[in-house]
Amino acid sequence: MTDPYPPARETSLAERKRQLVRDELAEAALKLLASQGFEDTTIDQMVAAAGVSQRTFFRYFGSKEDVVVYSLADTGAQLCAALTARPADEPPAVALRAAISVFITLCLEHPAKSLRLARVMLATPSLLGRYLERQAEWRRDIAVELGRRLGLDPADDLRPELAAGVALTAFDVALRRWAASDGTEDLDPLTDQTFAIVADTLNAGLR
Amino acid sequence: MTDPYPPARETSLAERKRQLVRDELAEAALKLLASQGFEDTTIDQMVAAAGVSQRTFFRYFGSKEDVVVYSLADTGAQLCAALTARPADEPPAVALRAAISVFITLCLEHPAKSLRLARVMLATPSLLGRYLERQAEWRRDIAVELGRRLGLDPADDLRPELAAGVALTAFDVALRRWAASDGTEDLDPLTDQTFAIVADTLNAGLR
DNA sequence: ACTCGGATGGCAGTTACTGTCAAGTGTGAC
DNA sequence: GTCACACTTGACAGTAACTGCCATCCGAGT
Repeated sequence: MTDPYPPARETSLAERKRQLVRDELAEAALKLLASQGFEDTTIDQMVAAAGVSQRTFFRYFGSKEDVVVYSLADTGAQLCAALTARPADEPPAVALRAAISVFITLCLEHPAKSLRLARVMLATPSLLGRYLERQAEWRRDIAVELGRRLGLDPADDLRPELAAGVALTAFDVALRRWAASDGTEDLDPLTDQTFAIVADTLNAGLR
Repeated sequence: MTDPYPPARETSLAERKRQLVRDELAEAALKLLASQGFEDTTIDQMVAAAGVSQRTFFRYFGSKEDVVVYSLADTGAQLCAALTARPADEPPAVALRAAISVFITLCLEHPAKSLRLARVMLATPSLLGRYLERQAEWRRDIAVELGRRLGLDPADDLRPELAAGVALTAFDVALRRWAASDGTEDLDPLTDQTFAIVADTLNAGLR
């Protein structure tokens, strides 16, 4: 089996060319998806729009869903990095909220695009599944980082995993509300609200 | 498109026959899955084991994944019913824990089978996605019921959805730990632990 | 016995995905 | 300049998941 995600070791010319094709493919796909919906868009349509063969598509993305969740690919690492960057003595709730904030900021650089993406993802069962899988990965990653900063082993102690899960739940509830409101409400304040509600759990017992 | 899940209105002979085929199919599939894994098991193998045609399989299950998550089909309704059955003045944390308990009890009627199922589900990406989708449905359902018993509208107030999400996260963390421990640890005490940690959030602000 | 609704099987067709091979392209060695 | 090599691509064939359609069959009611 060919690995559809070869690690980008260096930014050679070849690597940048690859990235170009990948982006082109993702953009063409997203454009089609927005108008036709995910299930009614075939891979043949996507590759025709991008001007490559179907075989090439599958050299860049492991599946039809992957081209959509592509933008979430390294979010787990980003969340961890953001969490690591927070001061070590910061309460978990604050650090977690700040880490999520990084993602939200990133997401709000292209608000219309992000909103459209979120709506498609939450509305399409197979994409929702992929998104939730990703979220589960983030949870594991965050739990590890949280364990490190608190001196707890996630394999022993349930609290890091639980705190990560609760934080992501808070984020998810806010995200869904945001998508459901069609952008009427703002994501950041919504996330503030949800985090305020669960803040006690995130802090309690962890310090 | 034919609905693969026609509602069982009455228990006629025909209906019971249908149920028989469905169970036969599910059991044959599970047996194969346990030995070969999900991805390496084809539908042709499943239907051969059950003695029906492939076309019939898809009259009972909407997809290959559905035959696995079949056992979780009405869990959402069960959770709601269990929650509704709890006294109205019970604190949310207690009521939610009790509702989950119903599911756990059901799950522990066939411990070995359940454990095997859980492990396959958590280990197979596409199945994990389906399971998480289901969990998201449960969250919505529970939020509605929680809203009803607290006199809050989940469309207005974020807290019911959040509480449901936190409760399910607690359950999920316990379930994964249970599956990872290979049944060494017991699911019920693990769930007690996780719920104890998040109990404050579940109660705070909701009463 | 007749009929009629529902369950089934077979078959063809679409779509997602994969392995393989041959051809094209750019890069570096000489 | 050219040869060699790594890398990318496209074409093709093949598998597996699913769907629509139709012919058949079987049990229930009249």
